[in-house]
Amino acid sequence: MIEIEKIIRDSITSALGGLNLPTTDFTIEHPDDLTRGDYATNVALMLGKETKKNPMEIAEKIADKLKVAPLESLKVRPWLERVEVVAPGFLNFFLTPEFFTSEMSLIIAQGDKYGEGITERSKRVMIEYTDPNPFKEFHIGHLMSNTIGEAISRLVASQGAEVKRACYQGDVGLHVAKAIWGRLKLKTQNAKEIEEWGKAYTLGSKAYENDEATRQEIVDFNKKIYERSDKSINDLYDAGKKVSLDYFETIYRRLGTKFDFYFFESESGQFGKKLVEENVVKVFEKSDGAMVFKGEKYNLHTRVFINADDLPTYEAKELGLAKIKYDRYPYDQSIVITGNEVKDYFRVLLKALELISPALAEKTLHLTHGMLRLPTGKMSSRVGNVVTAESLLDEVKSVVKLKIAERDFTLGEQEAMVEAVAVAAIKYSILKQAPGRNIIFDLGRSVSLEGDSGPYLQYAYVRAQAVLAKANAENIQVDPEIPPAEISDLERRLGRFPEVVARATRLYAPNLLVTYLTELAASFNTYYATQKIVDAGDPHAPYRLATTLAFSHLMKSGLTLLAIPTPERM
RNA sequence: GCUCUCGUAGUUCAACGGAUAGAAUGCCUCCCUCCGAAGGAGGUGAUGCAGGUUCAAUUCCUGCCGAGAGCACCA
Repeated sequence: MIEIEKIIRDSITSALGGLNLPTTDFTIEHPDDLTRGDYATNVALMLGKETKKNPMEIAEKIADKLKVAPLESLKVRPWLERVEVVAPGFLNFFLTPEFFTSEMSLIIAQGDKYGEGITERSKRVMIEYTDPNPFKEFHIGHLMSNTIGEAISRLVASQGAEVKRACYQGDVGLHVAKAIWGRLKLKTQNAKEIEEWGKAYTLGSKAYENDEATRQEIVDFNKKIYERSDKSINDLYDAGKKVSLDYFETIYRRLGTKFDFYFFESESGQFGKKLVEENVVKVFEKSDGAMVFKGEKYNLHTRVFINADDLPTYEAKELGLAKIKYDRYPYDQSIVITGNEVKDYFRVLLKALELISPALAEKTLHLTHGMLRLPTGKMSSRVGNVVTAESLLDEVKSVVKLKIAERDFTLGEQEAMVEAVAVAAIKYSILKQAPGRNIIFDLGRSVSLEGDSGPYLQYAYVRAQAVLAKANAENIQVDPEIPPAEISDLERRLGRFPEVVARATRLYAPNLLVTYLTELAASFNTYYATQKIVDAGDPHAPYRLATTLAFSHLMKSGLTLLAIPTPERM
């Protein structure tokens, strides 16, 4: 379908020449409202502005010109049904049933390859996201980062890039000392190890804030952790880190992420500190005993890179990380996905990096997503009011189970399906929003199983599978060759998939794909409700089955790009 | 105080400067003898305020009001 756009554009350009009109910038787009055709262009409106003539008249002239030579010579005519001129001067293009037949054959032939692009071909891209800290909970904020990061990774890969996934984790620092201190004080109960560490962190944090003597004790712990000078602390540290990391892996498996690289602050800190020290005078300067970068001259603010205790801050660590990443995997582009709370700080950091290593800074792109907020305000593991990813998943799963209590599933089938539906519901609620915006997270309200939702998409897919299975049982063939006179919204939408995927990738906006898939599913549900698809006596049945098969391919591809599972039954 | 986001139906979200501002949910009607009702059809209802640029503004610019985030040794 992308070629059609190019042909239309070329035809219009050549028509303009024939009409002695100036060339101009104009857009060709798919109207959201399908009654406005398959393509629409504002070329006449743009020209009306330039030539000070009536856009309607210009549109008529272009339409007349297009009806004769140019499109004919480009062999588009069999695919172009008609061109309409509509006030205030739009040109709307409608494609023929033959076009949809050919597009559907292509979808069926290409299967899950349909929609792959070449805009990122042979680019090496490292994408960092999720970034949970060992010794702390994996909460719904991490879930958000992971969901968005995984979808973007898959989108970028779909356009031909080689994508490496990276996860950066804070395995040293005060939060670790607090957790270890808390763990020593905590009376162990029968809870799972990972939950014990969560409690330990909250205990340590509170004690740190409320008690001066304890604070000193925890600071000492922190020093010992850095130096690895205390055997019992080391043992606890090593055990706790392993518990955390193993636990995170179980979540990544459920969410469909497989990281290629893991980076830790314990390594980036050392490296970053060295980098800062090498660039004193040129980039950094001493101020109040700390090593800072004065951002003011670049319209930014000043940030501390090495503190007065001679320890690297997050800024220095991140600087080191950029270098470490490139050493491990020489990328063309490095994308870092984080919450938007660190946006300003990242601008400072990138400026500092630019002064040290312009090449690396140029390859680095910082994308931010909004924050997941509770109705009660900010979530904080310090206070202990965090919602963990696992508890959310469990909660949603229990709602799903209630819904299907009546259905006939074996226990194993049911567990896998319930998990898939729960993951879909949660991911959809995150991905449907434009990136960068906050989500007020209200359990039970934001995660929906009906209407605009993950399960809605899965359900449409499952229905399509049931139809195809039935046709198979009745021995009816799939064949797009005999289309009916009227083309439905479903077919009109199918061919837009590659363009939507390309645009969602270019703008790093998975929500565009979510919106498209939702509309596609709605079109299929209407299609399904208004006619019988499998009908042995009907000559159009093979065509309708082809439409159904094409739909099912696209829904599966689309959901897979979003890292949302597609159960065959539900 | 300064900087950056963001104000759209009761609620949660869309809208690449364009056409009648789309969905979902809620509430009100209908639709299972028919491939799965987690569904379909219809109704209800919105661009914070005031200016400006444009043939055309939710979108761009200015001011005001309101919400959130960041602003030196946490990450």
